[in-house]
Amino acid sequence: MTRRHQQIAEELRQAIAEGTYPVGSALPSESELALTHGVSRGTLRQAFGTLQSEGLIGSRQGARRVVLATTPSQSFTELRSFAQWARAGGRAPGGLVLSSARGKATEAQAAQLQLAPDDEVLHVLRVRTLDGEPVLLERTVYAGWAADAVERLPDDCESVTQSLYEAAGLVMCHGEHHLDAVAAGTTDARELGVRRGSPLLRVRRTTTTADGRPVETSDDRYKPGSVVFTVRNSVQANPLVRTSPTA
Amino acid sequence: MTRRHQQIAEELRQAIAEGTYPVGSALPSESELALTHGVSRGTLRQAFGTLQSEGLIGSRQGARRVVLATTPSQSFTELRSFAQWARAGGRAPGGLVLSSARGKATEAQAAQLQLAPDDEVLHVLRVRTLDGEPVLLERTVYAGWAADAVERLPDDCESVTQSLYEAAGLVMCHGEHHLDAVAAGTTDARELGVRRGSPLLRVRRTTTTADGRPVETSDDRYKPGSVVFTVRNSVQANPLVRTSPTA
DNA sequence: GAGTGGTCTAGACCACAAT
DNA sequence: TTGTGGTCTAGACCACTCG
Repeated sequence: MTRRHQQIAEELRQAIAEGTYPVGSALPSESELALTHGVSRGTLRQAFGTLQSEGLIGSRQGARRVVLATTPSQSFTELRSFAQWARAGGRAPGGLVLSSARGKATEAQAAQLQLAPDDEVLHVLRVRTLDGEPVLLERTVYAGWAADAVERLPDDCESVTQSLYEAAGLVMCHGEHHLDAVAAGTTDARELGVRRGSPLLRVRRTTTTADGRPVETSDDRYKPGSVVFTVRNSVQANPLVRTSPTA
Repeated sequence: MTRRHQQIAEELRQAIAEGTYPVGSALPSESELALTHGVSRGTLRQAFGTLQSEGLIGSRQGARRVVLATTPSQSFTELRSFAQWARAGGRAPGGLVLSSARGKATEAQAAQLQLAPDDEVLHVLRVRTLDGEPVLLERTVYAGWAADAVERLPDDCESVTQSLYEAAGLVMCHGEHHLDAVAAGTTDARELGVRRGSPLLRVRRTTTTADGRPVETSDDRYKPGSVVFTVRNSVQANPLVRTSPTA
């Protein structure tokens, strides 16, 4: 059963994509759409909220909502596994474990994974491919309590996140990502097929379960050109003028 | 006048920061907090929604909300100008225009700025500093209709976004950002004080007004080490299992 | 001043989690 | 079974935009 507000959001999304409401134009008012869809204003606002968080529409008090874009910004605001993300873009994800070893957590790792110092962790080096081409090298550290499930996965596992859910009921739910750029090291260069010292996009991330328990922390390095991260955002309620008198 | 739901969100934010609700613990239920704050459940949910979008708490139907982090994720989900962002981190922003010239828009630029081909645009090359150290080189293209206001700004303008608002009423409201990594070119190397070919984080962005009209499109290159972008996100309503039967 | 979105209420029912 | 969050309703008032 799909929720009513989701249906309405999808209808509006399509109408925007089809050009019924071109970029820059105003949408019908809340009360108008609530009437035509036979739904209360609250439900309609919920649908609008979804579209707003996708960056499709913008709003200001007193004025009608405005179309900002025709396609939802994907990728980031919604956490996606590499495999899901690849398939959403119509590309075939692949992967291969290069090495896997148990060891002790460093102090920093223990802190990030909320473990006691010297707790056991599992280090995995994994290359990920898109349509057969290597695009991403992952250095992942799994918390010890998740290590068994990870080790049982096949080396060429296509979707780690999906498999961990199916095999161990592990749901990776929240994530924190830090992005910067680094020069490719020897291993990076060899596995990704680039020159040593060439630029890579680095994403350091920590993933947690629904109740906030960290499962893994990872250093992911992307070959440029193959992958671009996109974020769409807005000044939410407060226009610039309100943020501070002099800032 | 601050809204009730904002006050409650702020109270909860502080309680979380102070450790009243440690990471991983469950928060009181909606109805409970609604009672103690003397407010309806809807208002309380609005406050919770804010905290959720800041990545502080997570929720699943049927279970109590859970604390995921103690500090709100800044920077990205909320659009911020360089100057605002710098001040929020307690650092002093600076800037200097290196060159500024009018010209015709390329086809790609015209499309991105929603201009007619051959419309006039303003190219600005600007270096940005943090505590005096250059960290960012901006190559910005402004739509012709905004060019006059931009040219009237002082060369060492500290906050372009703020000044454009004050001088011309221009409010940059929405933005789309594409992130990848590139090697530093000759100009990048000279202005940022790095070696040619060393890795830079590139952010290509387009900024628009409240009604979706593009003001500028820019190629920004960040010196690594000085700046890290952070994104915190969640699988929203649908847990992994729901996304697709086989994906 | 009319219309719009933002806020808030007080109720209801449902799907799901915990026990 | 009980309690929780997710959905939805039908109203109300306010702050704001716009003609």
